[in-house]
Amino acid sequence: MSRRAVQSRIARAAEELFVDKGFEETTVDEIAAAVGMSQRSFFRYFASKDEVVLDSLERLGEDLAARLAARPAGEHEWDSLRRAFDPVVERFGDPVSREHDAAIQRIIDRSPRLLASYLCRLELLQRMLTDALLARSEDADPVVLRAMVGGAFACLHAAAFPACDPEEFAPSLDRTMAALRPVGAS
Amino acid sequence: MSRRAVQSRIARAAEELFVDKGFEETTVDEIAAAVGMSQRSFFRYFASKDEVVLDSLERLGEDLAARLAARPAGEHEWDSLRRAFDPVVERFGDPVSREHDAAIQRIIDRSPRLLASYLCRLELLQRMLTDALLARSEDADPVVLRAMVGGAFACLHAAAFPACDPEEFAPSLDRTMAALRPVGAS
DNA sequence: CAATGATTGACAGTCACTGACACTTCCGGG
DNA sequence: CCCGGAAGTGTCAGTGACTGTCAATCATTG
Repeated sequence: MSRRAVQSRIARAAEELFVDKGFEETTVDEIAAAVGMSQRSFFRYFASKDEVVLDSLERLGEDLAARLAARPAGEHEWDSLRRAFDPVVERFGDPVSREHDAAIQRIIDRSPRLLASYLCRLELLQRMLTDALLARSEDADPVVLRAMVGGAFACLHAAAFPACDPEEFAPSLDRTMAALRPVGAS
Repeated sequence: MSRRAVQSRIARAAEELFVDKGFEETTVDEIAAAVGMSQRSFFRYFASKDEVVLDSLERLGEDLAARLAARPAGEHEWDSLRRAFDPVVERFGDPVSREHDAAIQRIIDRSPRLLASYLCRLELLQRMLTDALLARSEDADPVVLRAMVGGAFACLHAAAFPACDPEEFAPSLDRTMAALRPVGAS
C-alpha cells in the first residue's frame, strides 16, 4: 500500500475522531489505534498532529500555485489571482467537497493551535504565489506585489468567512475583489 | 510587586535567553530559573511560552484599536486604517524600540510554532478592527470591510517585511497603501 | 491576634514528539 | 537457495510544554 494511501486512511480516521470529540480532545494514540498502528508509525506519515488536518490544504495550495503559473504573463496580477482562486470556487460548488471542507474548517476554527498552523500555511502559500508573480514581471514593485497577494487572500478569506450558502460565495468573492482592485498596478 | 511588573521581568529575562539560544532551545524551566521562580509560577503569569514573546504585540494591538476608534466616522476607512498604523510607524522611528522589535521579529521568524501563534494574534486583531469599523458605518458591506482590513494589514506586513532601513518604512507603507487603495468604498 | 483570600512551590500526571534499536518482509544477485 | 540490503514497523525510553492538586506562606482586614 502506497504512502499516500496510508496517509489518507489515517486522515479519514482522524477526521472522524476530530468531528466526534474535537481536535484537542483526540490523542495521537487514539488515531493510531483507530487505524491499527503504533503512535511511532503515525509520526512516520505525518510530522505532527496538525498536519493530518492541514494536509488537504497543502494540496489545494499546490493547485492554486499551478493555476497561477499557467496564467498569461501580460494579464493583470489581480485577475490572475482571481483565476487562481477558481479551484476554491469549484470545490465550493460541489456539495460533497464543500461539506467536507466545512467540517475541516469547523475543526480548525475550534482549536487555536490548529488555527495558528493553518494561518502559517496560508502565509507560506502567499509567499510562493508572490514569488511566482514576481518572476513573471520583474519590473514590478515587490512590496506592492506582496501586499496585493495578501489583499487577494483577504478577499478570499472574507468571502468565505460567513460560510454562506454556496450560491453566495462566488459573487461575494467577485464583488469584494472588484471593490479592492488596485487601480494602477502594471 | 504588581502582576504587570513581574510579567515584564519574566519577558526581559526570556527574551535575553531567546536571543542567545533561540526560542525552541530555551526551556520554560530555564526562564523560570532565570527570574528565580518555579515553572508552575511562570505559567501563572503567561498562559504559554509563546505569550512571553507575543505579549508586547498584544499591547500594540490595543493601541491600534484605540487609534482606529478615535478616527472621525466620516473618514474613508482606508485612511482611518492608515492613521491607526501610526503607532507602528512611530515605534519604527525610535531606534531603541525598533531594535527591540526587530529582535522579537527575528525570534518569531525563526520558530514556525511562534510564527503560527503570531499570525493568529494578527487575525484576532483584524477581527477587532473590522468590528470597530463595522460599528461606525452600518451601511457598509461587511465582507468588503473585512477584506479591506485584511488588505491594509497586508500592506503593513509587506512594507515591514524586508526589515528595511528606518527611512524606508513609512514611505513604503504609504506607497503600498496608495497602490491598493479601494476606489469606491464609502 | 485571628480569619481569610491570594500567591506560590512541590509533585505528579498527560500528551506531543523524538531517538535508538530490534525485527519483519521483500527483493535482486550470487 | 541463501544472503544482502532497503523499507516499514513496533517497542521503549526520554524530553519538554502544560495542568491539577495540595499544602505552605504571605498580606489584608476585621
